[in-house]
Amino acid sequence: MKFSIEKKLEGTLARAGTIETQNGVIETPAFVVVGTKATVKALTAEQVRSLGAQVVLANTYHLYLQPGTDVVEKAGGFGKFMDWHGPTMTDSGGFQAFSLGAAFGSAVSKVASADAPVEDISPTAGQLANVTDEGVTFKSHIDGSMYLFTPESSMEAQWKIGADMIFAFDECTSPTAPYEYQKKSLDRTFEWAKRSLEAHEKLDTEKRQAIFGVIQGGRHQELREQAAKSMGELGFDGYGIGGSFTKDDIATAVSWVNKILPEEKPRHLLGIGEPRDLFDAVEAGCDLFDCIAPTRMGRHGTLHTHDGRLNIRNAKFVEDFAPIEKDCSCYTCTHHSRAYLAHLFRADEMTAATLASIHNIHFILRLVEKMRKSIFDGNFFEFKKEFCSRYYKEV
RNA sequence: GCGUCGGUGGUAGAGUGGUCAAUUACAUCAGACUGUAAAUCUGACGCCUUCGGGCUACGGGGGUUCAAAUCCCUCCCGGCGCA
Repeated sequence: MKFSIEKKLEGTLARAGTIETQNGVIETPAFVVVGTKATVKALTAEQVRSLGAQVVLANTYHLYLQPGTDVVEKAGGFGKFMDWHGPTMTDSGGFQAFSLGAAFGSAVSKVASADAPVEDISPTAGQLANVTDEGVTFKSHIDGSMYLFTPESSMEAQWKIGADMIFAFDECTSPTAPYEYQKKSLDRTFEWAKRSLEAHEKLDTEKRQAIFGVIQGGRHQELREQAAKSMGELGFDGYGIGGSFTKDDIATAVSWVNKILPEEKPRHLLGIGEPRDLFDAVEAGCDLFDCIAPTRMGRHGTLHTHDGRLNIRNAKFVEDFAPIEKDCSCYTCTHHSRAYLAHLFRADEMTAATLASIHNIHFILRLVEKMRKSIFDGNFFEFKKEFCSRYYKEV
């Protein structure tokens, strides 16, 4: 993997560049489409290609459970398995330490509101993941069987899954976890980072896979900066910036980190995909983003337009024969009406998920492409202001 | 015509004297979703309300009872059986 910065935006941390992988080039900033189980939900690989996606991210935990990493390896890696021939990434399973652990069965998401109370993080009954210094024990959400994920086993699994870029094993903490826990977890994630690097170097003697270390530290400046410094010195090929955040200060937390991380390495903001967050993160120096939001929200009937989100299931769209968005060039908008989408959603037809995912992914991919262009053109802030004032109805 | 079973909120369908404005599901209306436990989840769903409550409701009418969707009478409507 080779990262090149082609243009920086004066007075900010923003930059535009390229990442060359053995499976193709990614023009950054870029939005990474999520294909957790070696499929972008509701879409064929051909549709993902048609959308102009540059890179797909799958998940180690999910592929480990199903169909198993041996199958994926025999298939020639997850890209080949799913017929995606471009650049690929895998997440390490570290996020599942959170989503199946502290977050399981609760209303807490990795992006919390600013007034979310700090909570006790002791394990609750029923949660499927528990973190120790050794690794994370998972109880499969599919059949209840038990697994221990360690930095070493995550690296082995990611090696077999075969993506171009992989992540070190980390713990994604809850935004509501107390400072003491964030600190303790950060130390552990640092130890896991070293173990991940070591394990990966043994497996990948020809340096075929790039490995990204993950910066944690919650919403605490001291921890974020410490993580950026210590991880930055470990010599990863790139860096991931992980949750957890407060809704209002994603950009702040990211800029703490990116001021310190080595400039010449790509930075991937993990799991962020709201338009405003993307603008803020690009401005704060991130190069890659992945997010399930466009696909999940699409499946649930929430669609992006330049005038904000709309819920296509709302009664007002039943006889609205205009496209989701007038000037949108996506397949859905050039072929179908809001009324048709509303009908498909109400009728529980699978095609609803497909058409909605196509539109939302198209929207986000084009948005990030325009951000990239605006960095080259030097009008990033004008573009940001114009977009946000319309999308968020700002004055 | 006789007999019999049944008529409950948008729909299906519980409830068979008080804890019933009425279980539940679906439909409807709205909301949430940020490294996918998610084609998921949450809330609302008779009318009014100063949120304490008030009012009208279980085919229509009448009655019994302190109290009726629930019991009785009668009428209307539907299924089935017999003529």
